[in-house]
Amino acid sequence: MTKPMSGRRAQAARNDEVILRSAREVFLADPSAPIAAVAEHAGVGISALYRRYPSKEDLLRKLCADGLAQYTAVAEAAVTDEGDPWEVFERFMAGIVATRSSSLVRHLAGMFTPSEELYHASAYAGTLNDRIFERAQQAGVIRPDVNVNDMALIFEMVEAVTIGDEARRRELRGRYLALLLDGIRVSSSVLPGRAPEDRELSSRWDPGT
Amino acid sequence: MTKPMSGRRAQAARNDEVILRSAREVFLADPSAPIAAVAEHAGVGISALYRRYPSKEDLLRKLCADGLAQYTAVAEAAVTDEGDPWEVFERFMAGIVATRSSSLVRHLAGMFTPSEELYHASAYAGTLNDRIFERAQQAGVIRPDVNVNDMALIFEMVEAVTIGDEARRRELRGRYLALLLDGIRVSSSVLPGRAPEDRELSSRWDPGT
DNA sequence: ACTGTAGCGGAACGAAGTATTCCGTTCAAG
DNA sequence: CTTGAACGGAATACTTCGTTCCGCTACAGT
Repeated sequence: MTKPMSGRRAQAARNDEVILRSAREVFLADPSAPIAAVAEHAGVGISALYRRYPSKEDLLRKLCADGLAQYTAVAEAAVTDEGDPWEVFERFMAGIVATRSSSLVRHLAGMFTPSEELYHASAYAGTLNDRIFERAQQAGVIRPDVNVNDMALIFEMVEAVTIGDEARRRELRGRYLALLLDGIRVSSSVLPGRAPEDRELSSRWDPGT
Repeated sequence: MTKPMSGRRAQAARNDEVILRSAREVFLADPSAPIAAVAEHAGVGISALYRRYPSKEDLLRKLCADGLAQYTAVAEAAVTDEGDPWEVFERFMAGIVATRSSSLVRHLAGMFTPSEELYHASAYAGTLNDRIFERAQQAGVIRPDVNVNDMALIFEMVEAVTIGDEARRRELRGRYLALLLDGIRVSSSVLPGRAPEDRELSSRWDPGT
């Protein structure tokens, strides 16, 4: 797009981005997609990928780390925000759903041997979650029988909406997030079942597929 | 279970059931599971499967048809039930989630060339859906800005809860169905986005993976 | 201008997985 | 006994994928 587009170096730098964006999109659509699909989507050859990442696993790790960073960025903004407790919470939830970072991380986790960094990043994101949720619940804008860990499952449910093209999905995810958030405010009933425990959520990072 | 369990014939008849149950369980856990996984889960050889079904596709078709029948049975019970509108609706939703028939049908649809019967069974289930939903909404126990087709997506979301073993999942699915149902009663907000259309839902039966 | 090489496209390779077939075995029924 | 329905599971014939390899091109540094 810009002037300094000529030159092999510039082309390569641009490919860095294209490849990462493509990988994100492809693996978001199908976490077990072949690496060739990423190359095709990016409009480059396979070797362009292998020049940058020693293996598929490394690419996935990078993608997962980026997703976690994105999640953290949205969460930090919510922690900082001192506006109306409900609105901050709502914005946070909508933000995470919009970035799809939760989906990316969850689907990719467990597909590679987790690095130390990722483990810490994940723990940090957890503390941010706690603070955001705590503030909202203390303020009384969230029913008392939901738990921080319910948030993860709510993301999981909203992300399970896979109908139509990407634009339509965004629209529908917004719709059902709103529905869930309405359910999260009222206290017309008492939720059955124990909320998810930390251990249950963290087991996502285990070896399995 | 019964006395006449000896004899090759009886053994075979029992296998019919074991195989079908196993197939249901295995494909529910992983719709793209290999046929060998079903045989292993059932504790039989592969030829025991091929003796009954000419191909994997036939088995999937049968499974899908059974799932639809199960769905229809629950729905018919709800249509017949003239009790409290909200309770009938609630029982219906919980019933579908408990049988997992919606999940089975949705994951299996599109993995085989659909037969005429299935098409009709599906259409019939749709009309039952309409009647159940209509009654609840007419009675005013469901907010006016939700649509029949939202039900399908609600099932989809609840079924996306995949944590822990089967018992734990049942528990959590009940929890989140309750949360969604709480959201479906109140009218504290107006849901954003258009509700799903018929066409969007029926495209599940298309060729794709 | 010249040339070494970074960067790349894509065919080739080998390992893994899978639907289906095939063959030898078993055992109850006649 | 004998026979064949029912079966276990190895063998077959593909397909799919991650990764490597082999040339080719065009820029960077001289």
